[in-house]
Amino acid sequence: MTTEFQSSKPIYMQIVDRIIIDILQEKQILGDKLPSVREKAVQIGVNPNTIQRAYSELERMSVVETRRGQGTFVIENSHLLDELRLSMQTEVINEYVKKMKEIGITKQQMISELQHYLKEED
Amino acid sequence: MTTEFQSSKPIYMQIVDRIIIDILQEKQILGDKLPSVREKAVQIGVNPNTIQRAYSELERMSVVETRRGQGTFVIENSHLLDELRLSMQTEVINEYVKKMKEIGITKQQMISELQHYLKEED
Amino acid sequence: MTTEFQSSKPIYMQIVDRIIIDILQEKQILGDKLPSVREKAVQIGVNPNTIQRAYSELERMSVVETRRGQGTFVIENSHLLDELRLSMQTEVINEYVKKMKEIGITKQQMISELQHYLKEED
Amino acid sequence: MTTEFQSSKPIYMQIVDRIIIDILQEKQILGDKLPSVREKAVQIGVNPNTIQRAYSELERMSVVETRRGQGTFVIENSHLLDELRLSMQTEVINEYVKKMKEIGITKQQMISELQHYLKEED
DNA sequence: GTGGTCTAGACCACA
DNA sequence: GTGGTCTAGACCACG
Repeated sequence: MTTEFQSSKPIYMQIVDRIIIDILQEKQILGDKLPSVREKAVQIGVNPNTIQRAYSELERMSVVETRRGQGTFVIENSHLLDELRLSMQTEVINEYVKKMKEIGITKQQMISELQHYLKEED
Repeated sequence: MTTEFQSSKPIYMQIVDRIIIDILQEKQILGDKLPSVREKAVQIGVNPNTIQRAYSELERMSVVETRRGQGTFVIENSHLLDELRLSMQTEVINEYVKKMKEIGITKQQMISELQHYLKEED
Repeated sequence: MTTEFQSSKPIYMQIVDRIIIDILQEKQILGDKLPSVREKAVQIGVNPNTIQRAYSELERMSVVETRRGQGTFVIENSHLLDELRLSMQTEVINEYVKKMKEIGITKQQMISELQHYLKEED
Repeated sequence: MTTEFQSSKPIYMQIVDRIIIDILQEKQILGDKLPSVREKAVQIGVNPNTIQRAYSELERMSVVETRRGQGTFVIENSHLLDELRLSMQTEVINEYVKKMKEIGITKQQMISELQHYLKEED
């Protein structure tokens, strides 16, 4: 809600988010190979360098490991899923609270309105 | 979190959001005159047409009214604030629930984790 | 000594090393601004992107911080120097021990030969 | 640590180092025949001229001798090993001291930190 | 001006 | 084939 204009997240970070969500939803299985840099690049229509950067970031986050000449693989770590879920969850909650504050919702209401919304949804 | 790339909201809608938040935070008083299209345009460095479009949208939403030869005014309506707050709130909650679902958080947890976060914040 | 051929460290990492050494030798004062990306690029004759990457790496290592529109600054942290020195020292010792092992020098000799060399140097 | 960029040692010198290490580690026995220039070239995927140059350098260093029509042989000289070891050792110590100086480690520490490191390793 | 991101296209090492 | 690095040149947001 803060004025952002063209900003939005960098493409490579959006790709990082997308891949993490795929892992959490088990569309990307632990230990499996991600598409090659070039393949993924044509698949989603960006420059290979952008994918490269996304994969590097994922490696820095210890989500994937790269084996030279073989490819990029999701790390097989039973804790990985929980850690990823937790960090993304914190980010989402953070954003929620920030935006609600901005429009003048009290903490009490942040909870009660959410409860009400979820009840309606059923 | 949904892959959007360059997209993000159109600029004029971001300006609409910004003005609504200003009203909710009483930086824009009910009944008061908004800056002229030209003035606002230079203020935030955007084409006057973009501001014009934002003001039109605000008029369509019955948030402002334009008086020929005088300018654009925030409608003096005590219910307005509540309505605006409600619609923005719904949007924010919507987004929160969608993203939490995406990373596999249950409805129960959506509430309990939020409560936990707000408690920590104090 | 292990066969490396063209390998050698990537240029951007060599730049990182160089800057860290400059900091340790106080040629780069804590809190001071590094040359701009473009300036440094022409200075040492590489592409600005390569400098950019070096600066990013330094930021990741918490050695510098970047202030948007202002530049890249060495972090003012009294512990920084000691930490940097320690990590580089470990790297150098590591390499020393590995190479000495390779040519069949015993641990005892790794120390005594070094002592002998340093005595000669005076 | 010294800025070198693309440089690194010439390939033929790296091959020289490799062969000397093989001799020191007794993977290449004294008096034995080295692989032919052509054989070695395909073995490590390099131009035969590069191997030729490496062998010449080894001959200049009195490490091997070439017998016309027979091949290149490691010289059978009991002192050879010690001499090689010594010269490589000096090179390694040299580099160690230079780098440690560069990051501001005192001579005392160059020894004590090494001792500490070797103790840890056990 | 500053740093940050992105594209296009190249070359390298490893397998 | 794979990932990793580098150049060239462009556009953006921030101050």
